[in-house]
Amino acid sequence: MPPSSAPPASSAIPMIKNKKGKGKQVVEIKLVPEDQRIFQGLHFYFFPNSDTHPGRRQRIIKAIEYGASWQDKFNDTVTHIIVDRDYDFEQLLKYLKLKELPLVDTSTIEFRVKGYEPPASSATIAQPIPSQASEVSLQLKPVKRKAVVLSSQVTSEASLNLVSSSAASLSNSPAPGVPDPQQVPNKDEDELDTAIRQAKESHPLASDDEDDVEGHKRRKTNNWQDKFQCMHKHTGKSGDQGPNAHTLVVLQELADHYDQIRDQWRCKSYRQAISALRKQTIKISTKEAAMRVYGIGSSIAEKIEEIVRTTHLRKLDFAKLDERQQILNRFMKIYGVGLHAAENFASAGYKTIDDLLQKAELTDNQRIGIDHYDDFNSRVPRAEVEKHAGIVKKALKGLDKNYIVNTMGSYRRGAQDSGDIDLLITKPGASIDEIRTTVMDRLVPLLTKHKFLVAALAQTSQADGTKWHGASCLPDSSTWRRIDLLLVPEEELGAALLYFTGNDIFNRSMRLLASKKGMRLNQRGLYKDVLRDYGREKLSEGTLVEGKDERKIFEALDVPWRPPEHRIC
DNA sequence: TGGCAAATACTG
DNA sequence: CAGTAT
DNA sequence: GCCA
Repeated sequence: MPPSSAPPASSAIPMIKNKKGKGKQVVEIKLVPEDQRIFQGLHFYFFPNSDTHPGRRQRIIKAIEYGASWQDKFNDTVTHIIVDRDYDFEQLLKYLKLKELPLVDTSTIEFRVKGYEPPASSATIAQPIPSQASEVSLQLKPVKRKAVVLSSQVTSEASLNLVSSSAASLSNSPAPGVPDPQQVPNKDEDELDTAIRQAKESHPLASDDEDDVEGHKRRKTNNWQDKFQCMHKHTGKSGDQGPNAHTLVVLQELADHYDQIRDQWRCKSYRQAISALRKQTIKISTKEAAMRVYGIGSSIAEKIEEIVRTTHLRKLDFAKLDERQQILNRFMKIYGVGLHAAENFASAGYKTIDDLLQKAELTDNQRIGIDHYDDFNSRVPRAEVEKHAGIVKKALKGLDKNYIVNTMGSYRRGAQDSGDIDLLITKPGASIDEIRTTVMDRLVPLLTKHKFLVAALAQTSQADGTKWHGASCLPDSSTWRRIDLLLVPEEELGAALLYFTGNDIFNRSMRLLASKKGMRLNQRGLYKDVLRDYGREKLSEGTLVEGKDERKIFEALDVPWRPPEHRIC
């Protein structure tokens, strides 16, 4: 059992020092609110245990902010050791002059320190240690951290996870009697108290080696907004035949790859780079030329050069051959199966959809997703979207002719086919409650009775629900289509139109722009005077600027109006 | 080095 | 609450 | 992965 709570009086938190001698004497540590201190009662020892390295320093500060104590010596109160990625287990033992660590929790291999092998006796299935740093970050999100010895491999993600992960499990305390790390200053309680007090008073964590910038940060950029995708006209053309057509195809494959392995940021970067490259009017053949394009950095620029020279990209071939990845992709295309479930299935040894059907435990929705795997993963021709929408529209008008149905998503952007059918339902002057009641209690049952709606995947059960997800099937067809009914009061129609029209990049761009202007955009409206909590980004609602009129939202954001067909980024 | 959109709402 | 979907 |  854990040694619990208070560290002995002798162990203190080492002083967090400023890197630069000048300026503020004390680093700014802001303890998070008590109920969020997920590391409360835990005692961390870092290896190396100094804050001279900026990355480690950051982690130390975060740890303290979230309630941990930073032990300046390795002692028997230490519950967790966080080892830099440049060191391995052997080096740690050697430094501590120990033969072994009485580790308890070895279950989480993602954070296992290089060179550490669990005791042979343990019946753990041998899994490869994911030591290639670049890929590791992908696997971090879903795991709960438990490991006693953590490898601080991935700095940025790690610090993020500090925030979101639940409290780490405690462990038995290692043996006492340990050498004294010489580089660590030995402070004691007075300073601990001081640090805590100062921490409570101080501002959000900031890079203290940076001067206050607020003033001159606003440079000449009178057109900083140009960097936002939503400011740019885009006519879905010029790409297929443009000068960089082939390069774009290959890059798109890479983007898809990152999408599939759920690396959202790389995926985003690739999509942005693709978008930027598509706008080029000349062929980009060299790294240098590519680098000059906003949105393309050195990494993608190199790949562009490789693609042009060899008409190929080796990385892509490699990615395509990864069997486990293939399996995960296959599973994640099932409605109701995300990364987590897919990994569980794969770990259980299932390889095919058939395996799942026969052996796996499935939720109701997942079963539907499998039964209609091909249906749900095929595109819906534009004409068919119209038929589905027409049926809903007709039925709804039959109930109340004042209802309005808008077909959203890629259909509204003019696409020739869509992934699913999004129908936005509203009625001028009606409350959301009235709309919900009509749709849920009358429309859905009616269409279900008529065998048009054939499955309910997610239906509002709460009093404030605003959507219905399911499947529909045309009378003369056997193909099920994913269909979503979105209920929106008239006051929010504009924001909803904007939101459900997309595309996603365009939306993100608009929202990012709004937030940079001190506003906030969501599916209900545009708000101003948004109060953002210090450092972290909690916010107060703000006041509504516009929600009803789509065009007015563009105006309020000072974005030139763009019809749906031009919102493809 | 940190941010990258943002929220709702379902299932289990 | 975590996971998933949108 | 890109950018500030």
